[in-house]
Amino acid sequence: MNPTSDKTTIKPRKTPRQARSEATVEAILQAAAHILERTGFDGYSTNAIARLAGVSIGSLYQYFPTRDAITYALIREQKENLAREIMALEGAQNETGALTKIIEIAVQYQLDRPALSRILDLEEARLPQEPMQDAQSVTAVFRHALAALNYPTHDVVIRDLVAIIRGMVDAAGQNDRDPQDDLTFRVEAAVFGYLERRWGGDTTHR
Amino acid sequence: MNPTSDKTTIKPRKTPRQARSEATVEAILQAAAHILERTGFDGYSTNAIARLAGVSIGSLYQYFPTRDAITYALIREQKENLAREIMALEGAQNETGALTKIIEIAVQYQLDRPALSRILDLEEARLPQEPMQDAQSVTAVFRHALAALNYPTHDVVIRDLVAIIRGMVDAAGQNDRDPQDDLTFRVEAAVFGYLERRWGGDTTHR
DNA sequence: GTATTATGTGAGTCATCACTCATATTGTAT
DNA sequence: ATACAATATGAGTGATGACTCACATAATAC
Repeated sequence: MNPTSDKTTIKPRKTPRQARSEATVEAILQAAAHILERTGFDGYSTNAIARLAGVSIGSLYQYFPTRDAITYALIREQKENLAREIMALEGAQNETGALTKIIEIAVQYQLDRPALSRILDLEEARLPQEPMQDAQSVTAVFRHALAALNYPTHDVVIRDLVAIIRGMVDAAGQNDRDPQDDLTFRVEAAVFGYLERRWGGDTTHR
Repeated sequence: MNPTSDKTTIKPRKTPRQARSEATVEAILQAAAHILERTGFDGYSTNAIARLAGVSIGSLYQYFPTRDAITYALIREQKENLAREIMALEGAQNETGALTKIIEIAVQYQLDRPALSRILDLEEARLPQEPMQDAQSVTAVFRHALAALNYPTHDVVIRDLVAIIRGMVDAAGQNDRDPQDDLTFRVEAAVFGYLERRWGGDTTHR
């Protein structure tokens, strides 16, 4: 009679892992990314995701309590990947510092799967902010890079820079007539231009 | 028997205007904007729009063949308003030229109804591009302003600037901790920083 | 007046979709 | 081998919501 040892224990959807379950979760995430990338928000239904993943809807709901949970997972994955790649290149420091690296990697990441990155950015903007502690990590990376160049590290500055990079990169990803080979250069112009114009340009010019 | 003079001629939804119909259309658009602004995409249903507008769904579908058509109309309206406001201030030219005006007005526009502008930008990004000839007008305004400052007027430059402005302004509108009083200044830094860094800063410095 | 057209109505249709649950299969412990 | 838990299944449920259509009312024509 007690809730845990009921005859047929109804598993409230959790995220346990044991063996093939990881493969299932992975398949679901990949399928979801694929649908979002190809057809956008149309057809982005839990049933379609499960079908493409080769998994039953039941299984899907064992690991994701909500369709939005899948989207959130994709967004988190994207952020973590980006942060990880940036961290990995901490060693290679040149004169313009880590900020250049961040821009390069962000642009590269975007060019890899433009449609997917873009729509995930859109979804992130549309969905209610989840209390993401990993969003901190992106901020931290920026703060570190700015400090290395003797620039202020206010939240406002960081938000501005993120907004600039995202805006430009998403816009370029959408437009196929965009000469993406110099996208890195253009984003750098905006970012460093913004910084120099506000706090003097003697750091980078020399 | 011929299709046009059938007994009860089924009006394929058009957009005619005659007297009160304009009021109806206006009410629908206002209601739609209101819902988008307040509750976002949730509750943004044709039935809800009609109810709030004080109009029957039938009437709604007389003037808008699709729910997306309403959204498109709102987007177009927003763009037209912005373009019109900018045009209106053509006379007042100072040293930094029309570009400053554009930024000021864009920021002001955003601060007026932040949630609405933002969600319309999001919708525009999500919906398939409609063949808008008025989108040209925005481009034209930018081209003119850039030419006045002896900067290049490539499409790529314009797209970059639009992306920068939109990105920053939408981000600021979302975050209520943003000190929006200096938003104009920050956007100017990014825009002019970008331009100066790419094509020399002797135009504005003097 | 009356005919004709524009405009308005809203109950009803039909499809989609997120999510459930009773049951089956597979792994693992002992 | 047998028990127990983890994982998988998919037909079914309920709600939502875009859109239709047969009809009512208001304006305009003549």
